[in-house]
Amino acid sequence: MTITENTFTGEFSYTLDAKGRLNIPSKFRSALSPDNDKSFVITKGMDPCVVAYPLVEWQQRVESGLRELSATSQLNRLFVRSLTRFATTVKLDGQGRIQITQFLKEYASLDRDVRIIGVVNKIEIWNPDDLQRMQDLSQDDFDDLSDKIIL
Amino acid sequence: MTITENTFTGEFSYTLDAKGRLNIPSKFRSALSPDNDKSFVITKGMDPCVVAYPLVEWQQRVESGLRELSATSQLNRLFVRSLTRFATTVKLDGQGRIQITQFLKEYASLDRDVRIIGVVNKIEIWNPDDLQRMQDLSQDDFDDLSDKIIL
DNA sequence: TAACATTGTGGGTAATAGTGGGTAATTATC
DNA sequence: GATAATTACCCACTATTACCCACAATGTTA
Repeated sequence: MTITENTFTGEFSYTLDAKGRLNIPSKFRSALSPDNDKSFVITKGMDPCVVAYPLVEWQQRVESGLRELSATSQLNRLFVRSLTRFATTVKLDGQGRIQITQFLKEYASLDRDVRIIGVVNKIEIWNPDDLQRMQDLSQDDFDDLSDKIIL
Repeated sequence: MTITENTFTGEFSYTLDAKGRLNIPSKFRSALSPDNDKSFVITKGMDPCVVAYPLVEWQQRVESGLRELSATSQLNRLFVRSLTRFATTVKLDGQGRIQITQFLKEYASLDRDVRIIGVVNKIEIWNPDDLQRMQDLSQDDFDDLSDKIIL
Protein backbone atom coordinates (compact mmCIF):
# COMPACT_ATOMS: atom_id res chain seq x y z
CA MET A 1 0.00 0.00 0.00
CA THR A 2 1.69 3.17 -1.16
CA ILE A 3 1.06 6.37 0.70
CA THR A 4 1.37 8.41 -2.48
CA GLU A 5 -1.92 8.69 -4.27
CA ASN A 6 -2.25 8.88 -8.01
CA THR A 7 1.41 8.22 -8.59
CA PHE A 8 2.48 5.32 -10.73
CA THR A 9 5.85 3.65 -11.23
CA GLY A 10 7.13 0.37 -12.54
CA GLU A 11 6.65 -1.79 -15.58
CA PHE A 12 4.25 -4.71 -15.95
CA SER A 13 3.39 -7.30 -18.58
CA TYR A 14 -0.27 -8.01 -19.20
CA THR A 15 -2.51 -9.47 -21.84
CA LEU A 16 -5.33 -7.83 -23.73
CA ASP A 17 -8.02 -10.49 -23.93
CA ALA A 18 -10.30 -11.38 -26.82
CA LYS A 19 -12.92 -8.94 -25.58
CA GLY A 20 -10.52 -6.03 -25.56
CA ARG A 21 -10.20 -5.92 -21.81
CA LEU A 22 -6.95 -5.01 -20.12
CA ASN A 23 -6.05 -5.56 -16.51
CA ILE A 24 -4.63 -2.60 -14.63
CA PRO A 25 -1.84 -3.61 -12.24
CA SER A 26 -3.04 -4.00 -8.70
CA LYS A 27 -0.45 -1.51 -7.50
CA PHE A 28 -1.89 1.13 -9.81
CA ARG A 29 -5.45 0.42 -8.78
CA SER A 30 -4.68 0.83 -5.13
CA ALA A 31 -2.83 4.07 -5.84
CA LEU A 32 -5.94 5.54 -7.50
CA SER A 33 -7.58 7.93 -5.03
CA PRO A 34 -11.29 7.29 -4.32
CA ASP A 35 -12.48 10.52 -5.91
CA ASN A 36 -11.55 9.09 -9.29
CA ASP A 37 -14.53 6.77 -9.05
CA LYS A 38 -12.29 3.93 -10.31
CA SER A 39 -11.98 5.70 -13.63
CA PHE A 40 -9.28 6.69 -16.08
CA VAL A 41 -9.31 8.80 -19.20
CA ILE A 42 -7.52 6.97 -21.96
CA THR A 43 -6.27 8.73 -25.04
CA LYS A 44 -3.69 8.75 -27.80
CA GLY A 45 -0.20 9.34 -26.50
CA MET A 46 2.34 11.61 -28.15
CA ASP A 47 4.42 8.50 -28.59
CA PRO A 48 2.88 5.44 -30.23
CA CYS A 49 1.15 4.27 -27.08
CA VAL A 50 -2.06 4.68 -25.13
CA VAL A 51 -1.97 7.07 -22.18
CA ALA A 52 -4.30 6.72 -19.21
CA TYR A 53 -4.86 9.56 -16.72
CA PRO A 54 -6.69 9.22 -13.44
CA LEU A 55 -10.02 10.94 -14.07
CA VAL A 56 -9.39 13.89 -11.74
CA GLU A 57 -5.87 14.36 -13.05
CA TRP A 58 -7.30 14.68 -16.54
CA GLN A 59 -9.95 17.12 -15.43
CA GLN A 60 -7.69 19.28 -13.32
CA ARG A 61 -4.51 19.26 -15.29
CA VAL A 62 -5.32 18.48 -18.90
CA GLU A 63 -8.78 19.90 -19.46
CA SER A 64 -8.16 23.08 -17.57
CA GLY A 65 -4.83 23.52 -19.29
CA LEU A 66 -6.40 23.13 -22.66
CA ARG A 67 -9.10 25.64 -21.78
CA GLU A 68 -6.47 28.29 -21.42
CA LEU A 69 -4.93 27.83 -24.80
CA SER A 70 -6.24 30.52 -27.08
CA ALA A 71 -8.42 29.16 -29.82
CA THR A 72 -7.32 31.87 -32.21
CA SER A 73 -4.12 29.98 -32.96
CA GLN A 74 -4.61 27.19 -35.40
CA LEU A 75 -1.78 25.23 -33.83
CA ASN A 76 -3.55 25.36 -30.51
CA ARG A 77 -6.80 24.24 -32.02
CA LEU A 78 -5.07 21.27 -33.65
CA PHE A 79 -3.35 20.38 -30.43
CA VAL A 80 -6.49 20.49 -28.33
CA ARG A 81 -8.38 18.46 -30.88
CA SER A 82 -5.67 15.81 -31.09
CA LEU A 83 -5.82 15.24 -27.37
CA THR A 84 -9.55 15.32 -26.79
CA ARG A 85 -10.79 13.66 -29.94
CA PHE A 86 -9.73 10.20 -28.89
CA ALA A 87 -10.18 10.61 -25.16
CA THR A 88 -12.60 8.22 -23.48
CA THR A 89 -13.49 7.81 -19.84
CA VAL A 90 -13.28 4.16 -18.82
CA LYS A 91 -14.22 2.56 -15.53
CA LEU A 92 -12.62 -0.47 -13.96
CA ASP A 93 -14.81 -3.58 -14.02
CA GLY A 94 -15.21 -5.92 -11.06
CA GLN A 95 -11.89 -7.57 -11.83
CA GLY A 96 -10.01 -4.29 -12.22
CA ARG A 97 -9.89 -4.21 -16.01
CA ILE A 98 -10.58 -1.45 -18.48
CA GLN A 99 -11.85 -1.59 -22.03
CA ILE A 100 -9.52 -0.29 -24.74
CA THR A 101 -11.30 1.26 -27.70
CA GLN A 102 -10.78 -0.12 -31.17
CA PHE A 103 -9.16 3.08 -32.38
CA LEU A 104 -6.60 3.20 -29.59
CA LYS A 105 -5.79 -0.47 -30.01
CA GLU A 106 -4.94 0.16 -33.61
CA TYR A 107 -3.10 3.39 -32.96
CA ALA A 108 -0.75 1.77 -30.45
CA SER A 109 -0.75 -1.53 -32.39
CA LEU A 110 -1.79 -3.41 -29.31
CA ASP A 111 -2.23 -7.07 -29.93
CA ARG A 112 -2.27 -9.57 -27.11
CA ASP A 113 0.81 -8.91 -25.05
CA VAL A 114 1.15 -5.38 -23.75
CA ARG A 115 3.53 -3.59 -21.43
CA ILE A 116 2.09 -1.14 -18.91
CA ILE A 117 4.39 1.44 -17.39
CA GLY A 118 3.80 4.01 -14.69
CA VAL A 119 5.03 7.49 -15.61
CA VAL A 120 4.46 9.37 -12.35
CA ASN A 121 1.06 11.03 -12.85
CA LYS A 122 -0.16 8.80 -15.66
CA ILE A 123 0.09 5.36 -17.20
CA GLU A 124 1.35 4.32 -20.61
CA ILE A 125 0.25 1.20 -22.46
CA TRP A 126 2.67 -0.10 -25.08
CA ASN A 127 3.19 -2.81 -27.59
CA PRO A 128 6.34 -4.48 -26.18
CA ASP A 129 8.16 -4.26 -29.50
CA ASP A 130 7.50 -0.54 -29.90
CA LEU A 131 8.62 0.12 -26.37
CA GLN A 132 11.87 -1.67 -26.95
CA ARG A 133 12.42 0.22 -30.17
CA MET A 134 12.18 3.56 -28.36
CA GLN A 135 15.68 4.91 -28.37
CA ASP A 136 17.37 5.67 -25.12
CA LEU A 137 18.44 9.12 -24.08
CA SER A 138 21.98 10.07 -24.93
CA GLN A 139 24.22 10.55 -21.93
CA ASP A 140 24.39 14.28 -22.65
CA ASP A 141 20.65 14.70 -22.69
CA PHE A 142 20.37 12.69 -19.56
CA ASP A 143 22.97 14.83 -17.81
CA ASP A 144 21.23 18.03 -18.85
CA LEU A 145 17.91 16.88 -17.51
CA SER A 146 19.21 15.39 -14.32
CA ASP A 147 20.44 18.78 -13.18
CA LYS A 148 16.97 19.19 -11.79
CA ILE A 149 17.16 15.98 -9.87
CA ILE A 150 19.87 14.81 -7.54
CA LEU A 151 20.16 11.09 -7.39
CA MET B 1 20.63 6.94 20.30
CA THR B 2 21.73 9.72 18.05
CA ILE B 3 21.50 7.89 14.77
CA THR B 4 20.97 10.08 11.76
CA GLU B 5 17.70 9.25 10.10
CA ASN B 6 17.64 7.93 6.56
CA THR B 7 21.40 7.71 6.39
CA PHE B 8 23.00 4.38 5.65
CA THR B 9 26.58 3.18 5.96
CA GLY B 10 28.35 -0.14 6.07
CA GLU B 11 28.39 -3.35 4.09
CA PHE B 12 26.44 -6.52 4.84
CA SER B 13 26.08 -10.01 3.41
CA TYR B 14 22.60 -11.45 3.03
CA THR B 15 20.78 -14.13 1.11
CA LEU B 16 17.94 -13.77 -1.35
CA ASP B 17 15.61 -16.66 -0.60
CA ALA B 18 13.70 -18.91 -2.98
CA LYS B 19 10.70 -16.59 -2.87
CA GLY B 20 12.74 -13.56 -3.93
CA ARG B 21 12.75 -12.00 -0.49
CA LEU B 22 15.72 -10.06 0.80
CA ASN B 23 16.34 -9.05 4.37
CA ILE B 24 17.25 -5.43 4.98
CA PRO B 25 19.93 -5.03 7.67
CA SER B 26 18.46 -4.23 11.01
CA LYS B 27 20.61 -1.11 11.24
CA PHE B 28 19.10 0.23 8.05
CA ARG B 29 15.57 -0.56 9.13
CA SER B 30 15.95 1.34 12.35
CA ALA B 31 17.46 4.28 10.48
CA LEU B 32 14.37 4.53 8.28
CA SER B 33 12.25 7.40 9.57
CA PRO B 34 8.61 6.54 10.35
CA ASP B 35 7.14 8.72 7.62
CA ASN B 36 8.51 6.25 5.09
CA ASP B 37 5.81 3.80 6.09
CA LYS B 38 8.49 1.07 6.15
CA SER B 39 8.88 1.45 2.40
CA PHE B 40 11.65 1.82 -0.13
CA VAL B 41 11.65 2.52 -3.83
CA ILE B 42 13.91 0.04 -5.58
CA THR B 43 15.20 0.66 -9.06
CA LYS B 44 17.93 0.03 -11.59
CA GLY B 45 21.19 1.64 -10.58
CA MET B 46 23.59 3.39 -12.93
CA ASP B 47 26.02 0.62 -12.07
CA PRO B 48 24.93 -3.01 -12.39
CA CYS B 49 23.18 -3.08 -9.05
CA VAL B 50 19.81 -2.40 -7.48
CA VAL B 51 19.38 0.93 -5.70
CA ALA B 52 16.87 1.42 -2.89
CA TYR B 53 15.74 4.86 -1.73
CA PRO B 54 13.65 5.54 1.34
CA LEU B 55 10.19 6.31 0.00
CA VAL B 56 10.14 9.97 0.98
CA GLU B 57 13.63 10.48 -0.37
CA TRP B 58 12.42 9.26 -3.74
CA GLN B 59 9.27 11.35 -3.59
CA GLN B 60 11.05 14.53 -2.70
CA ARG B 61 14.13 14.22 -4.84
CA VAL B 62 12.87 12.38 -7.89
CA GLU B 63 9.13 12.24 -8.21
CA SER B 64 8.38 15.86 -7.49
CA GLY B 65 11.01 16.94 -9.99
CA LEU B 66 9.61 14.67 -12.68
CA ARG B 67 6.11 15.98 -12.13
CA GLU B 68 7.14 19.39 -13.28
CA LEU B 69 8.57 18.36 -16.60
CA SER B 70 6.16 19.07 -19.42
CA ALA B 71 5.19 15.95 -21.32
CA THR B 72 4.99 17.83 -24.61
CA SER B 73 8.76 17.58 -24.92
CA GLN B 74 9.88 14.24 -26.25
CA LEU B 75 13.15 14.49 -24.39
CA ASN B 76 11.28 14.93 -21.15
CA ARG B 77 9.12 11.96 -21.85
CA LEU B 78 12.13 9.75 -22.47
CA PHE B 79 13.74 11.01 -19.32
CA VAL B 80 10.75 10.43 -17.10
CA ARG B 81 10.22 7.00 -18.55
CA SER B 82 13.83 6.02 -18.03
CA LEU B 83 13.59 6.80 -14.34
CA THR B 84 10.15 5.47 -13.46
CA ARG B 85 10.02 2.38 -15.61
CA PHE B 86 12.14 0.27 -13.33
CA ALA B 87 11.13 1.84 -10.05
CA THR B 88 8.88 -0.10 -7.68
CA THR B 89 7.69 0.78 -4.20
CA VAL B 90 8.25 -2.11 -1.82
CA LYS B 91 7.24 -2.45 1.79
CA LEU B 92 9.04 -4.38 4.48
CA ASP B 93 7.23 -7.53 5.56
CA GLY B 94 6.79 -8.58 9.16
CA GLN B 95 10.35 -9.93 9.22
CA GLY B 96 11.87 -6.81 7.66
CA ARG B 97 12.34 -8.19 4.16
CA ILE B 98 11.53 -6.71 0.78
CA GLN B 99 10.60 -8.38 -2.45
CA ILE B 100 13.00 -7.91 -5.36
CA THR B 101 11.29 -7.90 -8.75
CA GLN B 102 12.24 -10.41 -11.39
CA PHE B 103 13.56 -7.73 -13.70
CA LEU B 104 15.87 -6.18 -11.11
CA LYS B 105 17.14 -9.57 -10.04
CA GLU B 106 18.19 -10.23 -13.59
CA TYR B 107 19.56 -6.76 -14.20
CA ALA B 108 21.88 -6.94 -11.19
CA SER B 109 22.43 -10.69 -11.69
CA LEU B 110 21.39 -11.37 -8.13
CA ASP B 111 21.42 -15.01 -7.26
CA ARG B 112 21.45 -16.20 -3.68
CA ASP B 113 24.26 -14.37 -1.97
CA VAL B 114 24.08 -10.59 -2.14
CA ARG B 115 26.00 -7.72 -0.67
CA ILE B 116 24.07 -4.74 0.68
CA ILE B 117 25.90 -1.47 1.12
CA GLY B 118 24.81 1.84 2.56
CA VAL B 119 25.62 4.85 0.38
CA VAL B 120 24.57 7.78 2.57
CA ASN B 121 21.03 8.53 1.39
CA LYS B 122 20.41 5.26 -0.39
CA ILE B 123 21.21 1.56 -0.37
CA GLU B 124 22.85 -0.51 -3.06
CA ILE B 125 22.32 -4.22 -3.58
CA TRP B 126 25.07 -6.07 -5.41
CA ASN B 127 26.10 -9.43 -6.65
CA PRO B 128 29.31 -9.96 -4.61
CA ASP B 129 31.35 -10.78 -7.71
CA ASP B 130 30.28 -7.64 -9.57
CA LEU B 131 31.02 -5.52 -6.56
CA GLN B 132 34.52 -6.90 -6.28
CA ARG B 133 35.13 -6.31 -9.97
CA MET B 134 34.34 -2.62 -9.53
CA GLN B 135 37.77 -1.06 -9.32
CA ASP B 136 38.58 1.45 -6.68
CA LEU B 137 39.22 5.11 -7.36
CA SER B 138 42.70 6.10 -8.49
CA GLN B 139 44.55 9.04 -6.97
CA ASP B 140 43.76 11.04 -10.09
CA ASP B 141 40.09 10.43 -9.58
CA PHE B 142 40.37 11.62 -6.01
CA ASP B 143 42.10 14.77 -7.18
CA ASP B 144 39.34 15.51 -9.64
CA LEU B 145 36.77 15.19 -6.93
CA SER B 146 38.63 17.12 -4.29
CA ASP B 147 37.30 20.48 -5.39
CA LYS B 148 33.76 19.31 -4.81
CA ILE B 149 34.04 18.05 -1.31
CA ILE B 150 36.26 18.67 1.69
CA LEU B 151 37.04 15.67 3.81
C1' DT C 1 26.01 -17.85 33.40
C1' DA C 2 21.32 -18.51 32.87
C1' DA C 3 17.29 -16.42 30.95
C1' DC C 4 15.69 -13.67 27.53
C1' DA C 5 15.40 -10.72 23.28
C1' DT C 6 16.78 -9.89 18.57
C1' DT C 7 18.12 -11.15 14.01
C1' DG C 8 18.44 -13.72 9.76
C1' DT C 9 16.25 -17.44 7.36
C1' DG C 10 12.77 -20.90 5.91
C1' DG C 11 8.20 -22.71 5.05
C1' DG C 12 2.89 -23.37 5.22
C1' DT C 13 -1.43 -21.38 4.20
C1' DA C 14 -4.94 -18.07 3.32
C1' DA C 15 -5.80 -14.16 0.48
C1' DT C 16 -5.23 -11.75 -3.71
C1' DA C 17 -4.16 -11.00 -8.57
C1' DG C 18 -4.45 -12.11 -13.44
C1' DT C 19 -7.04 -14.41 -16.85
C1' DG C 20 -10.92 -16.61 -19.28
C1' DG C 21 -15.67 -17.50 -20.30
C1' DG C 22 -21.04 -17.46 -19.87
C1' DT C 23 -25.03 -14.78 -19.88
C1' DA C 24 -27.95 -10.80 -19.28
C1' DA C 25 -28.40 -6.00 -20.42
C1' DT C 26 -27.60 -2.39 -23.51
C1' DT C 27 -26.79 -0.32 -27.79
C1' DA C 28 -26.70 -0.23 -32.69
C1' DT C 29 -28.57 -1.60 -37.35
C1' DC C 30 -31.83 -2.38 -40.53
C1' DG D 1 -39.73 -2.65 -33.58
C1' DA D 2 -37.09 -6.96 -34.33
C1' DT D 3 -32.64 -8.67 -34.57
C1' DA D 4 -27.61 -8.53 -34.35
C1' DA D 5 -23.61 -6.79 -32.13
C1' DT D 6 -21.48 -5.01 -28.30
C1' DT D 7 -20.83 -4.21 -23.56
C1' DA D 8 -21.42 -5.00 -18.53
C1' DC D 9 -21.73 -8.11 -14.86
C1' DC D 10 -20.97 -12.55 -12.84
C1' DC D 11 -18.57 -16.73 -11.75
C1' DA D 12 -14.46 -19.69 -11.96
C1' DC D 13 -9.69 -21.33 -12.15
C1' DT D 14 -4.69 -20.95 -11.27
C1' DA D 15 -0.40 -18.74 -9.94
C1' DT D 16 1.49 -15.54 -7.11
C1' DT D 17 1.89 -12.90 -3.03
C1' DA D 18 1.15 -11.57 1.78
C1' DC D 19 0.86 -13.00 6.27
C1' DC D 20 1.85 -15.86 9.93
C1' DC D 21 4.52 -19.14 12.63
C1' DA D 22 8.92 -21.43 13.52
C1' DC D 23 13.73 -21.92 14.67
C1' DA D 24 18.66 -21.58 15.02
C1' DA D 25 22.31 -18.33 15.94
C1' DT D 26 23.79 -14.41 18.05
C1' DG D 27 23.54 -10.66 21.34
C1' DT D 28 21.87 -8.64 25.75
C1' DT D 29 20.46 -8.37 30.47
C1' DA D 30 19.97 -9.61 35.18
